[in-house]
Amino acid sequence: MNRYAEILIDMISNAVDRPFHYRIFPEFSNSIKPGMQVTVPFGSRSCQGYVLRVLDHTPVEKLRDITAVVDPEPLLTAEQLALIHWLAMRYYCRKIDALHALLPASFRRGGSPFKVEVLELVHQACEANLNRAPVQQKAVRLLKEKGPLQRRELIRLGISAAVICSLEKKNLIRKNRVLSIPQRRTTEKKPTTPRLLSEAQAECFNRVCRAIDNPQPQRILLHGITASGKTEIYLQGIARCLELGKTALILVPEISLTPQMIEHFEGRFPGRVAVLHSRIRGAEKNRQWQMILSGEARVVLGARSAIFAPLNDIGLIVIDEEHETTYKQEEAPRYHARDVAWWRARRHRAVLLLGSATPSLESYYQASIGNTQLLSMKERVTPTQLPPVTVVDMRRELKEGHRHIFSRVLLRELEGVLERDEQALLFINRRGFAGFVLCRECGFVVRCPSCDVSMTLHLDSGTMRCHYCGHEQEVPQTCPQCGGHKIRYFSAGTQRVEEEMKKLYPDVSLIRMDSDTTGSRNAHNYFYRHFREGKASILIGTQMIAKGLDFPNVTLVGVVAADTALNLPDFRAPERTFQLITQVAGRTARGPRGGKVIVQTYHPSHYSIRAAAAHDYNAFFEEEIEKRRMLGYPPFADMIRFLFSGEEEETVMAAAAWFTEQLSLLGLPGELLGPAPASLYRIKGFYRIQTILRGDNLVPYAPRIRKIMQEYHSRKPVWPVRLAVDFNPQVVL
DNA sequence: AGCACGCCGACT
DNA sequence: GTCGGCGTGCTC
Repeated sequence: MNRYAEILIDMISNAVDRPFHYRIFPEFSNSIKPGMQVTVPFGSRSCQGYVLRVLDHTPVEKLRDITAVVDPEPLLTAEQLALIHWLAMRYYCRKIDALHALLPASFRRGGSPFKVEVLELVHQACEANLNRAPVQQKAVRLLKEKGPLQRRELIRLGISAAVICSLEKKNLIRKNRVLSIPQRRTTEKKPTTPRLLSEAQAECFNRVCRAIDNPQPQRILLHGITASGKTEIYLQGIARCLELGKTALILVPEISLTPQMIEHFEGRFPGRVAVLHSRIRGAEKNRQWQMILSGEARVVLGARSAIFAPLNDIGLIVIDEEHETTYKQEEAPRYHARDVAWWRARRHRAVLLLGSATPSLESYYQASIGNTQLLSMKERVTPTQLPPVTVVDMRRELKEGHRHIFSRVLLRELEGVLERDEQALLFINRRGFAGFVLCRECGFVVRCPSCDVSMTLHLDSGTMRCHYCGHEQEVPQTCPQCGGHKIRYFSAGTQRVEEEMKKLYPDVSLIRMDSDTTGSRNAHNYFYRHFREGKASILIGTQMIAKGLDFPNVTLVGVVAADTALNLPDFRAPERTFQLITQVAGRTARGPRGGKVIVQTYHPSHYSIRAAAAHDYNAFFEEEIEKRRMLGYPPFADMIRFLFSGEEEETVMAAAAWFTEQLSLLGLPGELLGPAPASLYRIKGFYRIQTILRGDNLVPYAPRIRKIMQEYHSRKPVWPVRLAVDFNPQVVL
């Protein structure tokens, strides 16, 4: 009986994002298995493909044969195949994009890079038949004695390539791919000893252990303030997994994956840790994969994409700083590592441990309704206090005649720091370019009446628009709240702060760190060291200085304009603001001299700022979750963003309108917002228009939505307009 | 994505 | 007469 294979073609194109069917040669019929990489004829040429399923019947008439099997071992495991399917469905991406995300390129080119091609004897081969070819005879004898050999080994033994060739032609020897035995690096390093746990740590650790011992999928949220010793709990949890013969996967944000951090994990589990992140490529990446596949590495430490590490029998998955946006991939497949982690945890009956000082609303909400176990640590391990936070009301500064971007309190504190020869960090949120309009007298910002995101100023029309629903209105001449006339765009960047600082203190050495000044990683490291060694007194920077850096001599942190984060036209703006202030506050008071935090804002009474200043996560959560519930934002609904972009404004709009119309005909449970101009309306000459679908449970509608996408792509020649679909986007700009 | 097929302008 | 421009459409 003939058998057939459903093949995923390795070609990035919407047109081939569907299975193709091939006939399996009867000789192969039992050896072809799902997950194998094969060569198939496709149109006029041949290309690589992956076996998704093996079928007994063919659904199509027109069939061709599989040309060759790249490797007799399946390249993809059953778990990986299932994950590819899940990723494509959930995140509305092509299956091939999902596959590319979970396999390094080197594995796709000619199978596993750990396999070598050897020449082996065909069973019947016998040197006796080669009386008139002594060298061929010798080759056969060598292979008989030594087993399969690589081509170059045979050549070294005095067998020329021509001889090998004729043996191949006579079908006496054949090529085969076998696993080359990796030489294990003998690491006789002694593991570092686990630290003694504090009472709070021990209690959390016991709960984590209990979960690991119970082979059920479980989620735990470890809510621990900065420097409360979460890492030690991860390390001891991993040790527990290893004792049980299981493996562990640890995800950290790319930025915290420093050599020190890697050493910390390798030190505790010498020779057992594989490290994966975007900067590890080529041969090094292959080595790390080899360690995982061979079972030598039972612990994987890495950034977002390490969630796909091919570990077996996972007992624990840790996501450190789980609220970080870097866990969301911004190109296809637009997955969130936290969701993939939960998918894998369910499959492996493993524990998913999420750690953060400022948990995402989604995760904390899951804990609040009992779907996730909540563990809290409210004390720092070292006897240092969280720094006091002073909120400065910039409206009052203005009223009292002080117009400078630095408030009087901040200036006074800065002087103190300089006198005492200490260090200060000045933080500026760079993503403040979305052009919101603010009243400098009362802090009022125009927001959309139905979406509650700040309205974005459009210079072309001179009006303000909501980029979620498209609501448009005039820029008010006077402030609708206080009647004041000082209503204007708000902007402040790192350069501006640097200039002002230089004017005030021309002799003080300062460093500016943002994506402009730290083009290379070396520059980043250089500035970091420079500042740490005390060669500059003030460090001015963006996001990148908010995270993880440890400067013991920093006794002052200034948030120059908290409002840039707060007024981003994104429903997560308050959450980001709370996280940001908490994170930057964590950069000080790490030494014996303590530290202070100063937050400048036009919204001193905003709940996210007040709660951050009081180090009160719960107060923030209660307020924010209520707002999300009222407005129907995540975690109470899913959102799907359909972003259309192209060079011609009208065609982009026409495409978006057509698509939105099709969606509206589905009778979806939820609302369709838009089409509306994205808040970043033009990027590199491309107009961007989006439609947002927001609804309670959209997952069952995925097949119908995908169908519309397919139809869209088949009509695409009419509109040269790109469509990017993002399920639960983290930032909507 | 590639690549063939196809139908109109300037060349040995 | 044909060589080649790149619009359109298909690949089990």
